[in-house]
Amino acid sequence: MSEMKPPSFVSAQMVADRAGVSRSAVSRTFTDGASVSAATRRKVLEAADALGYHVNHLARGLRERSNIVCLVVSDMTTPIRARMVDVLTRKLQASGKITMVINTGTDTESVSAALRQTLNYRADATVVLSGTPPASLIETCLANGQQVILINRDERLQGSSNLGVDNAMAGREALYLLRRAGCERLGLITSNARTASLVERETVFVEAAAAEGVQVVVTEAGPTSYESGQEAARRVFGRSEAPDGVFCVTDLLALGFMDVARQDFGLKIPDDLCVVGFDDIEQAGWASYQLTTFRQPLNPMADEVVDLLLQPQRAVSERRMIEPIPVWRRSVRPGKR
Amino acid sequence: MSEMKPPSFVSAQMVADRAGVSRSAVSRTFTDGASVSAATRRKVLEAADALGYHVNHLARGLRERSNIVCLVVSDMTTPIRARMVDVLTRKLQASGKITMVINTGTDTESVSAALRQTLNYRADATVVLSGTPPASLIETCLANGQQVILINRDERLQGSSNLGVDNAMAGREALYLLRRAGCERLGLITSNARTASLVERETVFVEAAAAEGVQVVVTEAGPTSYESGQEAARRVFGRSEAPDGVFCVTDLLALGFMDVARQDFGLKIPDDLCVVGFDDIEQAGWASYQLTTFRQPLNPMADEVVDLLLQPQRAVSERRMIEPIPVWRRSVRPGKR
DNA sequence: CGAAAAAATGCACTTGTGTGCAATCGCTAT
DNA sequence: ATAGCGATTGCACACAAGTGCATTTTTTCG
Repeated sequence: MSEMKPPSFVSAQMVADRAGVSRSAVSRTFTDGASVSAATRRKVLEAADALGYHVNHLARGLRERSNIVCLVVSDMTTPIRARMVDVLTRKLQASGKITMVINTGTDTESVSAALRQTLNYRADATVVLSGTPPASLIETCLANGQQVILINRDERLQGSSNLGVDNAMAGREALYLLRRAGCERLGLITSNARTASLVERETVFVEAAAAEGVQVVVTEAGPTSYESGQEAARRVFGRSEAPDGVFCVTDLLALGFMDVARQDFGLKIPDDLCVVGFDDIEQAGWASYQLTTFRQPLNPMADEVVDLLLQPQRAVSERRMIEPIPVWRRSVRPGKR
Repeated sequence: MSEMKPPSFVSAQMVADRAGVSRSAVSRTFTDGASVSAATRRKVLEAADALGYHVNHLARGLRERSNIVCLVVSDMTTPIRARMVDVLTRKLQASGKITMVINTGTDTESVSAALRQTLNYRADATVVLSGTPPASLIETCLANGQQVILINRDERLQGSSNLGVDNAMAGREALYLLRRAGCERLGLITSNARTASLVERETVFVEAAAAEGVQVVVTEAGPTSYESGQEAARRVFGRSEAPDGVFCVTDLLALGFMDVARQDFGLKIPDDLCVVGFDDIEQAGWASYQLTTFRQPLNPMADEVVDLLLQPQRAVSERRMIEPIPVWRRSVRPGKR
């Protein structure tokens, strides 16, 4: 009867025993810059290979930095969020960090729970992509020596690093594009999420229009989604005075809006209606939409995050603003002025 | 001059000191079912709260299970992948696990590196969503007592659990739908990824057609993407004999294909051309597409994964197959027979 | 060849936790 | 009052690593 040894992780001690050296030697073999003779190193590596040894990063993280970064995110299926997570995980990985994803609802409670997990796993840093963490918890993170990086959220908490795109610029530029296309009756489509970013795009657009003496009809639909864009379009074109130019604070809203405008109300884009979005998700470039929008420069943003992580001293209360990049497609008439 | 104490994590010892009890008492307070008097528990909780203490799960993971699950995934921006990651992270979290995401290229080398990370962090389990890990490494994972769950990949490695949708069923059903719609000249659009899943959908479709005496023109474009779908359409309709019914092995391919078919070749869907996809990504339901497709039942799949994790003994070499759900929309004519 | 310098090695301690075991505490029943 | 008993509590060890320091071992150079 063959006795089954329960499989389990192999430790440095086992490797040491097999190689006939001390455990220190094993540790040193896997530590850069430590002093080991070529002969021992070879013996150790051989034994490690034979046993299938892998350094336990958890134990390593007990003494020094854990190299774990927590990514707090909600609404991961949204194309823009998915891309952010993709880019961030790749870049973090490339710089030797490992990413723990914490998927939260947007409610404060679930974000709090997430942040606590972050602390439980001794993450070196927490990157918040969405959801609004309570200030007190952020302070706890900071007090524990954790770095906190908030992306596209405007709560400016003492000690955290903030990073975001220039929403004001997009709001102004969107107005400029629509006015240059000759739009007279402007609309703005937003969601009920009321994120700082969304609100800023909205208010800047509306105020810039007011400065030119143009009124903007603001329509607020449900959550930030394709369906909300559809619903907004139904409401907007059900009214008497329909707009001939709209700024949707998000591409998803814009795409839903366009589909209903064209299919249910027979409008031609950009002839009867000009549309500007924000984010530049893949679908915005699809042949059916060709949406003019603003690209969130994800790669530079991720680079910035990695940079902040590698130079923690730079990070304190810094606020970096990145310019979104206008992407001209065909949902806005080329300017006539 | 106020002296700055370098912020760092607070340990159980500090809490013990402040509460005037032993460190064991602190540990027991945070361990279910351990014996602590109400009085001590209160003192400990008070001190813990005041200091901002959080149990170090890394250290806890030294002794027992780490509760870490590694998710190996590539191509995370693909809508279907993004949804999978979303659903999985949420369900894992709900069952007390924490997810480490490892974002790989599809090349063997980067997948190997990813798997090794998995071992470094003592993950209880590894879930592979995409990318093909070499068998030897999987064996290493298993030898270390790790659970390995492969989703939608057909390498059947001894000791790993496999989980996937029934591709054959989709292939047969797709043919049935197109034939019922009266399509005579069939096409199949696939990518150069040659994943087991994609290949199976393809071969079953082609063989089922052959059994009915119908020839299928297979077109293989680049990677599995919208753009490849476009390219495929240009090639297909550039030829003399154009199909009137196609099965695209992926929704993304289907959407690109539809856009070019309609806009560049003026085809009406479903009048001139019927299209069937696979995955049921959100965009398939958008008004511009209304694609008939097969839904990957992500929630049941994720439930199954969690189930396997919670009952490891069940997991050995099990292969669970889940039925995709046909979603009838408007890209296929309703049957006339 | 021998002394000094350099390199390699091992011991023991550190990190933060959970837990077996023995000692102690508090309470009840005789 | 005291034995008996169960509920607490603390000590010490285990887990898997890295590292300062002292101790070999090896190399170098006179």
